[in-house]
Amino acid sequence: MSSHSHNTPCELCASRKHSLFSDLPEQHLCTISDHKNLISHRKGQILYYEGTNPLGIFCINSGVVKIYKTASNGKEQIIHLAKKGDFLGYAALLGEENYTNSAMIIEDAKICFVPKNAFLATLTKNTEFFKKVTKAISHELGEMEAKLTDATQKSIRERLAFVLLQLADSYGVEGGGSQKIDLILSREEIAGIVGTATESVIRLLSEFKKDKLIELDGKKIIILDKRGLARLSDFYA
Amino acid sequence: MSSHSHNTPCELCASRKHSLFSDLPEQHLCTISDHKNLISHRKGQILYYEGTNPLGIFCINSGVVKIYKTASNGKEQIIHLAKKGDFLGYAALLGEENYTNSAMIIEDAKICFVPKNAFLATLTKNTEFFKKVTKAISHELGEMEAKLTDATQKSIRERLAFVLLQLADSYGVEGGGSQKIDLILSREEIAGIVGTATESVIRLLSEFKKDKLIELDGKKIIILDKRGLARLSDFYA
DNA sequence: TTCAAATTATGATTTTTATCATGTTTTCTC
DNA sequence: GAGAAAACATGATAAAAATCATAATTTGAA
Repeated sequence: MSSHSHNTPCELCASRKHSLFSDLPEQHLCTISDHKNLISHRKGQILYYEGTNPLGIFCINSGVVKIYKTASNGKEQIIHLAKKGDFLGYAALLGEENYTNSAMIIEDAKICFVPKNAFLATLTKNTEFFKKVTKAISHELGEMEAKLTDATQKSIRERLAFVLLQLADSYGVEGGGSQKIDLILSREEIAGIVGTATESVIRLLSEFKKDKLIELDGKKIIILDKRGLARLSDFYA
Repeated sequence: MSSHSHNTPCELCASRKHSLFSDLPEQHLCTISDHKNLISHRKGQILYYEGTNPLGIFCINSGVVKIYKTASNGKEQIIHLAKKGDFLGYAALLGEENYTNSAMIIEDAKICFVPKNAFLATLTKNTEFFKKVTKAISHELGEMEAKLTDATQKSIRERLAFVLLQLADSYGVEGGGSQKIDLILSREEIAGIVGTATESVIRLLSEFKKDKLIELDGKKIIILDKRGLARLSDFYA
């Protein structure tokens, strides 16, 4: 925790451009930068646990983090996958409550930790920034409403097709007319995103493969027929 | 829209005590009060539709409002039931996007409308108030995560039992050792809260009744065995 | 490199839930 | 207060999805 280990100042951070810090004035950015701490995390490590007290926020510099809740049956519901430029934990901080979810690294990551006080002080001093953060939370709320509605009103097949399209949007890399989802997820994790049993995901992926909608390249999924998946994902086919 | 029709000033409003306006200093409360407009609504009326542009926020003085999303299959997913003291529409305003849900009156209501500018101006001038609003949104986000997890990982029976307990908490009136849910909801609306088919709700309510967990008084539900419902609502019975 | 453990895969079965059908009751409107 | 419409109820059936079982494959650690 040496004060020399802060590494790259926020001013020079490449992932900042896509983050909530993108247009924070230099003076405030310095406050953040002076207090932050960059930490490297390996796949499988826990960033924080549901029910614990948030001490600051996390800003992802690289890597991927799954945000999930553990249900009473022991299964994980993945709320969200966070990547470069995303902030974590600010809702718990601003809600003044313990974490409502847990966060685990699923692709090796470098993540800055900004202590509570530095973050809150910046919010208070800069209303524009505060508005931006609140805007982000509000947007997330709308997305959760949509997820809930999908969860109760759509079939597993529809939801899986939709999840694949979303993953392609966020993690897709182009190649030969198709798009590869450049992220390693276990079938169990995909099930956690969709909200279903692992076997159901395995079965449906096999079906999608047979129907030439997708193809598998090791653990990675290649989207062959985006339009087909889109049709499958919606009731109005 | 006469400027004399604002009715009770916020300073004297009884439902304010339980709302986000509860400890707003008088000067700011006056700004709100001067611009608000109290409107009476009858059951069935729409307050706003998903996809439209928010022009202000709503503050419920009395009555009950259902906040819902219409799924692509035409069914309603009820996100939340709002009552006295609750605010509506601030997430869309702060998210700077159109409404992500619709709002319909389900019990005759008196609702104040506060125009966008008056509300935003107050937020900007009063950081404490801004923090309070943000805290509320953050809390809602955590609740939505829990709802999503329940929706994907619990059975309809468990969810219905849980919904009944929640309704009893919010709308319950004591009487003879039991608690009556003092709110008229159609079976279809209960299905919309739980996220299931209407027939499933009807069947399960019959079952609960047979098992002496509940009793019906016209359209209203009486909770006979809270502990029994709690046991049913959880996997760890 | 080998072996154990974890993950993926697939089939069989059961459970859950939705849908369809039909009848009854309640509510609303004229 | 009669008639129509909506809501409620229940049975039968079908569809969807979970669970259980077992095997193949992959992965990781010694």
